[in-house]
Amino acid sequence: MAHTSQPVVLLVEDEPAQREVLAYNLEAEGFRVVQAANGEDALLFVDEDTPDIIILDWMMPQLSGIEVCRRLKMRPETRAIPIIMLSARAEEVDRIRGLETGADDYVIKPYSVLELMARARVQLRRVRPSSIGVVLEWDDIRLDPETHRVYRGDHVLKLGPTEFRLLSTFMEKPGRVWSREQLLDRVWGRDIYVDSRTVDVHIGRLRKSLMQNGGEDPLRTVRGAGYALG
Amino acid sequence: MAHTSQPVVLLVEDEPAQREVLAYNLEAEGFRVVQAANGEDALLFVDEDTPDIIILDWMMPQLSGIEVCRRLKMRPETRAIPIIMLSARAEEVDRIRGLETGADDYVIKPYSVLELMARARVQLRRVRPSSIGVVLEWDDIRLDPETHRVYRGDHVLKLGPTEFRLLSTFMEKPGRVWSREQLLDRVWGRDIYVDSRTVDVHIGRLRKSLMQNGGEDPLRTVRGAGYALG
DNA sequence: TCTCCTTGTTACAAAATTGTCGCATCAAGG
DNA sequence: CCTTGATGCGACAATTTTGTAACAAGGAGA
Repeated sequence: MAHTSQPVVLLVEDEPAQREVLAYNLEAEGFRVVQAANGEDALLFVDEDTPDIIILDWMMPQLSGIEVCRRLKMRPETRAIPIIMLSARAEEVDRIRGLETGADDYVIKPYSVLELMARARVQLRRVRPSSIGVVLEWDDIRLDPETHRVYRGDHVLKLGPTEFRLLSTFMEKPGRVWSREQLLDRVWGRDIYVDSRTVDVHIGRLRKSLMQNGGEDPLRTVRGAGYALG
Repeated sequence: MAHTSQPVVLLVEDEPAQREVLAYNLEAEGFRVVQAANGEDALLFVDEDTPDIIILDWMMPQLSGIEVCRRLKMRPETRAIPIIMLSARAEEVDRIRGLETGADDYVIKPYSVLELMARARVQLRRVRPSSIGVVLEWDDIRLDPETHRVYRGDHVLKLGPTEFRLLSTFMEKPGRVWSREQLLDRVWGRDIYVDSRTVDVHIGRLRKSLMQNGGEDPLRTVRGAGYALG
């Protein structure tokens, strides 16, 4: 899963031992894991880290998983984040209540870690197509994360690694404007110190690569703000 | 948070040390911070600076936080501003009294700065849709903060950065009259020294941009007061 | 070790944006 | 109708932002 930027999972579980196990496995699976020990932290971290998916324990002191889920599904800006609920109760009743709050999937304890990982991958696929090998397309540009290939029309484009990651980022949300800082975060990684002008240079390189067989420049410079695709 | 104009937070806290710490963190978070050391100043600054959110210490000499809150929530024009209360007392009673005065959220001292920041962000989201990518619309004008695009009817308008921030501000509260000073604060940022006439010029430029494909002038000049959308 | 490729930085040019002036117009009160 | 302060607007120079070529350093593979 080195192609594109790392997907983030928010793991909410009050029992430290269980949390550790899951975190370990999720990391091995390629996720960046943000851990929360209770519901309140969870709600805060959602805003902080904008995770791609959330794994949420049902039973927690104070703010229960079900309540956290309900609240997240009420807010428009968090509604789209897939939530996988972990529950100790197998009763159908609970199952249904859980789904009514909007959880996207359901795993009953004791669960198989492999199964949970599989379900996590399924949910991730919904929100971050490129992270699992779905071909991204925009206009006449096609990017295949699996083979690491980029096509424009019939031509195969030759991109450097950084150009590839840049383009992946743009193609995940066509039209969205990314600031230089956001791109540095996402493409270069956090806590890397590079000059923000470096982004410009790589944008230039990406542009040249995208136009190497003729064709319009698909990248848009937004003065004072950053860059966008389309 | 670079796209649109800077959100303003009014920070009311009588203890200078605490105020400084919070101000520093809020600024790091992207807020413009207006500081008040007591309740009376707070009430003045609300009218002066029209903050997006208010962080209000409970315990203050003379005019207490709770009283400030009550008064603000009584006035229709300030009722909508979210208030986060800071309290040293953890008792549920106080909590409830606080909420009854209309406070929108609550943090108990000693609080985690991160938590407070997160809560501030949550409140901000409620009042400044553009800060989270909700498309703003008014009449036939559409402004998309995420793609940084502005449409009028079918046409895509070309705006400069300042024009974009100006229009964002207007579209957040259609109809509201903004004084030149308020616009300077909000669009240019504080401690920037520019002539207040500069606003006129940019308004003019924004007008031209908005009418570049024909169409009425949606901006209204309010003589002696400022400008408004619609 | 020697290439070839990629990367980050810098310097400079080109382009867009900005703030201010000066003067024409306008609106409202007398 | 006239006065007066406020506003609109074209022009312009200064500043800021962006594009890009050049270059040196690092790394992978032969």
